[in-house]
Amino acid sequence: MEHVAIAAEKENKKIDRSQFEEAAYILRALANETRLCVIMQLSQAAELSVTELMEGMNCEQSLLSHHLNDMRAKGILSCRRCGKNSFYALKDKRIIHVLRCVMHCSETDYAAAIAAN
Amino acid sequence: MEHVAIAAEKENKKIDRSQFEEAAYILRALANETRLCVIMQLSQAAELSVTELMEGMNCEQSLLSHHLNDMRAKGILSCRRCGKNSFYALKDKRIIHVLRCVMHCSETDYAAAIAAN
DNA sequence: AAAATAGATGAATATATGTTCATGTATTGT
DNA sequence: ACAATACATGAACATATATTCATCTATTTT
Repeated sequence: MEHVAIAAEKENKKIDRSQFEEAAYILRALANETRLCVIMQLSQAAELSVTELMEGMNCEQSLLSHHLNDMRAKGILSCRRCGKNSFYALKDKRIIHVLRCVMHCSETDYAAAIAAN
Repeated sequence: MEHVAIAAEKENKKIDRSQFEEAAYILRALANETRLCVIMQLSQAAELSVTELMEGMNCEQSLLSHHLNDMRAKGILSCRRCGKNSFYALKDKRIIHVLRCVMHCSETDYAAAIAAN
């Protein structure tokens, strides 16, 4: 029975992958040019309407709307309707830290790998 | 001609989305449970063989190998062959900051949004 | 030389994501 | 009441990602 105990012990040493589930989820929610651009804008403005966001970047209304709705569903953004406008805001400001951090990383040279696909 | 100038000016105010290309690229390269688990392990070990990585988590050899190769191709990891073993290491330690940052974010309550899909 | 070990690789497949287009809905201005 | 504005939504599609399986290669052990 010894080998069973050893196997069980080894199993216990394994990192619990589930602790990364949520992290991966958040990263997936960010990992897109358009969405990063939205987050960047919202990091400087408390809240912005769809039109304001659209004017700040280069994105079709429909596509932006889809992304905004996705991010809201994923708990990244909040949305408040007011008359004809919808105002979106960051739900958790700490997201900004992640963005800053990765922007800092991206100052160097993944460009080659990107180019190579 | 005035309106043309105004349009051009508006165009200039738009955020250059391309600055987020590389950031999105890195985020995509991280946004996966298995890969985060690899990065976590490599953040504590300088370098690890595929077998060591495998023992530290719960992942089939082939799948892990695919992920490792992808991350290498994307410039996240380096790889050194030595006899029967391949040793992988983080190419840029700053990735660890991103991981820490997002793990910190994920301490709170995206769980509901995840559950809701 | 044969078997075992460590890892890589390619095809096949399932699923997720991103994007566009056409159209819908609520609100506001005339 | 009608037109315009601001935004949402669903279908259709293309592309990207994740995963499995079977197989291959290089190295080491016996």
